Amino acid sequence: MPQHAINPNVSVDCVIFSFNNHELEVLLIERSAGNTDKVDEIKALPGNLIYEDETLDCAAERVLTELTGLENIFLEQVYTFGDPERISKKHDQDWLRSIRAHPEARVITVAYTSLINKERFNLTPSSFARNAVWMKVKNVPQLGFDHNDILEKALDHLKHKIYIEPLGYELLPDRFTLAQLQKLYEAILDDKFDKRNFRRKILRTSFIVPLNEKQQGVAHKPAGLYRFDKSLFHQM
Amino acid sequence: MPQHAINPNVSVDCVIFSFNNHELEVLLIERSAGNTDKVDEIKALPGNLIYEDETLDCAAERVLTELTGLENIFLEQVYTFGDPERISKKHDQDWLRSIRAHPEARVITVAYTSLINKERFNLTPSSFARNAVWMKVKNVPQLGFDHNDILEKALDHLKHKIYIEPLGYELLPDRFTLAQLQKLYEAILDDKFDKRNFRRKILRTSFIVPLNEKQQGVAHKPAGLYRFDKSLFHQM
DNA sequence: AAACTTAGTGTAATTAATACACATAGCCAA
DNA sequence: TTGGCTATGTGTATTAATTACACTAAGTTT
Repeated sequence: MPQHAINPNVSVDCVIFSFNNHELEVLLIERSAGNTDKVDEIKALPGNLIYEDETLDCAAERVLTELTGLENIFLEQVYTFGDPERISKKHDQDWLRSIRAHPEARVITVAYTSLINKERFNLTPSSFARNAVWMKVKNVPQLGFDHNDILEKALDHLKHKIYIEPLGYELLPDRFTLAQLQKLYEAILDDKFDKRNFRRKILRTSFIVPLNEKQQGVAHKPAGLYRFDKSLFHQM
Repeated sequence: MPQHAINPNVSVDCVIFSFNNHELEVLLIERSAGNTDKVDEIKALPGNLIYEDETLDCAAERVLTELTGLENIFLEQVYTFGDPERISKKHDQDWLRSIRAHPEARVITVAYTSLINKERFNLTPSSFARNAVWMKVKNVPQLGFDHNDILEKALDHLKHKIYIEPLGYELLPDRFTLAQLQKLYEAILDDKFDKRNFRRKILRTSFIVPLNEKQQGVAHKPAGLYRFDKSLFHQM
């Protein structure tokens, strides 16, 4: 078996979320329909076939890096999609013919997800990604393959997860206000909370610790800044 | 492509739980090491390669039926295992050579799980399952492949799920006592609860409804019987 | 009739969840 | 410099959920 032989039947797709202080965003790549003149851009999640000699986790990390330039992202498996028809729509096949040795092969895909603060990373798309873009989750158009379903599942995963772990310290700046944190929870859970009750609940945890600093240069009473204390969290 | 062509790279494995009134049990099949004389029985989860033209969900249901005779079991996807070395241990390879066209092919496997009341189903093992047996989860020996990891993950899945859904109405008789229900929760969560607090919490839900019947022929005060009311549950 | 076994029950104390309104700090514009 | 703007920050009362804890009752067995 040659090194880095490709497994034609298994791919990984990555659903990377970020937060712009108001809404959740997701990272998409732009592909162009392979065999047409018109630049028929269809967006998709970053994903590709795995190599025979790598784990699924490694494949996800590699593929994400190859397509978007994001490195050292901690990815978590979400779900596996295996409808035999999932890649056989005409415009998906057109595009696959331009990049794959066996575009018609049955491909099941393992979805991975992560949360990142997009300010901390540069996008440098390459391989078959013409471009990599952040899109508001609420504005995501029809994607290639079954990627809308995959996105949906990753969102569900995220909603469940936020009940268990204090997510979103990945998504926020190191120093953040409680209003920012509340907006993030509201964006993920697609809900609204009472400010006083939210603050009480957050501060009860005691791993969100106040810094003795305030926001600067805002046209209103400046908010106090807080940080997430990882060691306090893990010793719970 | 021939009908029912096998996809050599993707399998499904099923983790089927039942409950014997004291402990959780899991359904295993027995295989014999293919190329040796001694009947070297290794147990494994029921699982096999998928067909090219079926969904993963259908593959799981089909494979379960083929190996154990269980039909119409509602299976739920848990996790996908894809270590390149997961089937390459010697005794696993020995066995695969006896049943597979390409025993050395890289196989990733999608794990499914379900809960059933074993009293309601007959096991009729066939295909390469010499036998199908229920084993107490706590007594499960070293299994073939990475099946101990898969079982572990399915157990985690179950523990999370019981917080969300009132599981285990699958696992109990139609009419059950609150003590049976409590034992089931204790078995799944590997914990002990206070009887009064447990009863209060269960009865608060109001879809566990009392029948006006009591246990018969037990050598102590007979317990009242209850049933799970699906329609009351779903209208919540 | 006494012994055995599991069923069934109540209360008090603590903690969490919910609903709700107003004074305050800093900036900006008139 | 004053008044207006905007988002911050705070407390209380009510209700619901959680926890801890011990004895009597019903039926069977000996």
